[in-house]
Amino acid sequence: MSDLHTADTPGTDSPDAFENTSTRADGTAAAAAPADPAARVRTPDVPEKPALEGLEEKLAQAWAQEEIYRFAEDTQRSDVYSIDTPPPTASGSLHVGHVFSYTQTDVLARFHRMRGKNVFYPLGWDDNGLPTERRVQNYYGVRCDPSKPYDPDYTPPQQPAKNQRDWDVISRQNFIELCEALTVEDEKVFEDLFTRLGLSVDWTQTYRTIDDDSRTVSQRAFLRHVRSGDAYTALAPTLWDVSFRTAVAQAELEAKDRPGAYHRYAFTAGDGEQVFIETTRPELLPSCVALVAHPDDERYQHLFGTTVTSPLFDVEVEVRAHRLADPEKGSGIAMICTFGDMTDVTWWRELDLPTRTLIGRDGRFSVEAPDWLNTPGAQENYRRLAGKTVHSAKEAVVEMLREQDLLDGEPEPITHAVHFYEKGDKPLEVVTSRQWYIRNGGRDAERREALLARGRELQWHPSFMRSRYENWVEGLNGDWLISRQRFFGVPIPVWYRLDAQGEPDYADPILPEESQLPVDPAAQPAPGFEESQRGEAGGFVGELDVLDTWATSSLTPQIAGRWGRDDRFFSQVFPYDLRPQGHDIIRTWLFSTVVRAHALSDSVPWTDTALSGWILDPDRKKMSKSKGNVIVPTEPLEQFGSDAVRYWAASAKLGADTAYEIAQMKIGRRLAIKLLNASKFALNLGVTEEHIVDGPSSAQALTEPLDRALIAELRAVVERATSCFEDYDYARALQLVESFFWSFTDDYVELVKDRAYGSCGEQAQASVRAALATTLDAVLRLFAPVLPFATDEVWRWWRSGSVHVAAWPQAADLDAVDGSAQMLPTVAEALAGIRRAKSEAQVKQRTPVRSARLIAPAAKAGHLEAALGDLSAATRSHSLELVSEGEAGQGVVVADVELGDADAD
RNA sequence: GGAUCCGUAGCUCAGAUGGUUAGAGCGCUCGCUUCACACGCGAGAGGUCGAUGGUUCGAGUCCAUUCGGAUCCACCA
Repeated sequence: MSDLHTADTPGTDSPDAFENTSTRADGTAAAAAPADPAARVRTPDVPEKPALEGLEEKLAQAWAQEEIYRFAEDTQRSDVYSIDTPPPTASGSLHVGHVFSYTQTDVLARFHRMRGKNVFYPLGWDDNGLPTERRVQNYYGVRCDPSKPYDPDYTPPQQPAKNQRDWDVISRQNFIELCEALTVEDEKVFEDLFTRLGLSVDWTQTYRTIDDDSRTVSQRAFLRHVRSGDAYTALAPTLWDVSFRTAVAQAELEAKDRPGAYHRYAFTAGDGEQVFIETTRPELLPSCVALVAHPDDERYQHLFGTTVTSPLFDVEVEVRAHRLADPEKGSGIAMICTFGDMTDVTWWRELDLPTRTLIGRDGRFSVEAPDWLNTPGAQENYRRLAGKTVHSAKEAVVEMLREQDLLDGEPEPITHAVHFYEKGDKPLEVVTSRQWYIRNGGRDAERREALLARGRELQWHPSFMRSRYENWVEGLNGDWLISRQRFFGVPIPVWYRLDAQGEPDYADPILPEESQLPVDPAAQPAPGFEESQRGEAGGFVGELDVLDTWATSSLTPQIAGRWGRDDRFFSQVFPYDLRPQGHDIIRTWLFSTVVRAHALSDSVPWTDTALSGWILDPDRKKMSKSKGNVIVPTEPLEQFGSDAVRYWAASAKLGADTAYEIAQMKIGRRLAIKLLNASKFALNLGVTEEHIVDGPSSAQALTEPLDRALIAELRAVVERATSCFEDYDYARALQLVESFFWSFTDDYVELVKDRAYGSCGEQAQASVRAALATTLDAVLRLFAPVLPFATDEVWRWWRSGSVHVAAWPQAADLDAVDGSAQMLPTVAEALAGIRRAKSEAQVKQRTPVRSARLIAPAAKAGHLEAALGDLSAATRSHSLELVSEGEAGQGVVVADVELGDADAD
């Protein structure tokens, strides 16, 4: 292309790209177009020996300096693409799973950025919660006591004391300060990894779930829920972990199969009838409040409404009917205890039964014998349980039953599901306690329906993941329990008045003003009170519980979006465009975020959600720390390079659990290297950006049919890859571009080499240059989201700015090129045929062909004829005879190949 | 028990609205130091698409049943 068009400025300077870069926060457009286009053309600067090594460091630095990932705050919602990124737990360990899923998000972020969106891509840290709590305790040798006063001058010990009893006991505020200090170091390690991986995160937008802003957002949201009635406190039976001594939410349950045994023993009816029940928890016998059977169960009709007496403890209990009783289980009649499990709670509530709780928060039976045991024998039997753990009490009860010959047969061993806290190792108990809840539809059909509707409002990628959300919402059996009896976390911002007797008034908590946040009720007096009134009758007490970590991380859209702090900013990013996350936390993170946005903003928090799969080890098992099969991500990054690892991650579809596979990284590495080498080749042929075809007049340079055919194929690839990306199918987009690229290097480049060197004159050479420039330009952009390092490296050899702020290619730019996308594949068929002949003859590929016949159906023969010159040159054929023969759809047959002397030329 | 996904060459995976001889990469075999690339290049041999039955002129691609694998939810009587 000899002339240069002032109207059709090529490539990166298309209006989209220019707008894109000109809106950067700092106002310095990375790729601004000077007024005189001729002055802009630069000679490519191609290294002698291109390599991937060192690109990560070099380019990551350049990107940071050029601030190309900076969110432009002066913007409007329609220009923004906002991502609610998962904040990693920095005190946790690095995992290839991080690399995998964060790359998938980054690929999407980069695509949207190139499409001209102002991408809001923050990355925060989840340093709130139990993992950090434990790490800080052990690292410094400190323990938190929320009732201790804050000491502004506190410094932690140099070395943690050997004996835990000698650890410093510090206030919650002091503890939080230590957490903040330590997590900063952990976060640096993650940030380094993510930077090296090439995540296009805007690091100026970061947040931490324990920082003041996050605590403020979390408390503000909580207060608004309280005021609107979406949050409330209640004294109720709750799932309780006896080791951590905290209540836990349904979302944190894990059912594990454990061995147990059915113990069969009888209650006695008035007429002396023995009513046998079977239970895996005989120790709960003294807590029994009723027996229950199904209303239709004929065996027990005569007992409904009567009372029976328990063995050992002589308690008279009613026999009741309830639909949840399963005639198939055990003897079909069950003892209801307060509380053995959540079904007991349902029965207790719906049948309005008394409460006879014996198991305390420490998981032990009450030391005092309860007053409902009113025979001397019952009292004496209870003494053998008093103060015992659940496990020992069970043994004691069974022993007593045996002693008194009350056990019917031997216990029958079974395996059954038992509820555990996901981080705990003892079965959960049900304990009555005062807790805070957020309404989540668990006990309200209308809200449940509304939240299901929110789920349908969201676009799920892949779509089938929605059913997990629906399964979860439909299975909720109570509101979301958000209070935790832990120390480290966001304090629940309430105080309670103490009446004249010193009893707290839970019905009417004292709430702070939002302007006072964040507050710590354990350290600060309630508004309107003096600190000296804490704990005094007529004074106040501060809530000591903290919010569950999900109650804060469910607000990441609000935290990152400066909700309540900068309303204009918030309205520019919320509702977000995308929530990427793992499918294993749909019931926790995804659902809870929907619950909060629904209550706070009457909105979905995002329009789309992308669920990443898990990483499996090469044996197809889930990689997890407990299995000890975790791979540290820095290894593959160093060994294969970031682009290679990203290629592996981007080859997996959303939602697909994927094996950790080195082979795939090697392929990615090969592709990146090939990109460098092919680019070097093209640019050393005199290709510059002025050769890029992007409209009717520049298209005139494409005089050769094969060159136009390549561009026609490229046009189709751009079109298809774009629509794949729009559908979040980056993996398929990558595959399309990749296979086009390989046919480009393996076939097209080989076919046109001679012509490119000028063997057919200037016009034919200019035509190749136009095709090469246009293809290289587009391919670099198409690969840029997945291979940010190699593509930007090449981009900087011959273009200005960064490929990452260039515009995504548009098929429309190539509309003016009249070519057939079928031509190159046909010519490649003939090329392969001739190569095969040489291969079979076991000669060098550059061996000349004296003569050969190409037999093809008419349409293909036409394509071959148009490219016969290139085909002859590439195969060193002196005489190729073209025969038009056969039915449409048939392949190209290469026949009668006469090879020449290998060393003839 | 409810729900979802998956089952295609030795391996890892593609195969949109059903349509001509089922694709890729790796691995394997053979050949080639071809002036972008030996971290390379060329060629080749490997599947009838878990099974059965249906719908259809035609099914890997839709329906039913079934077997196998995985996951989510429920499940402590």
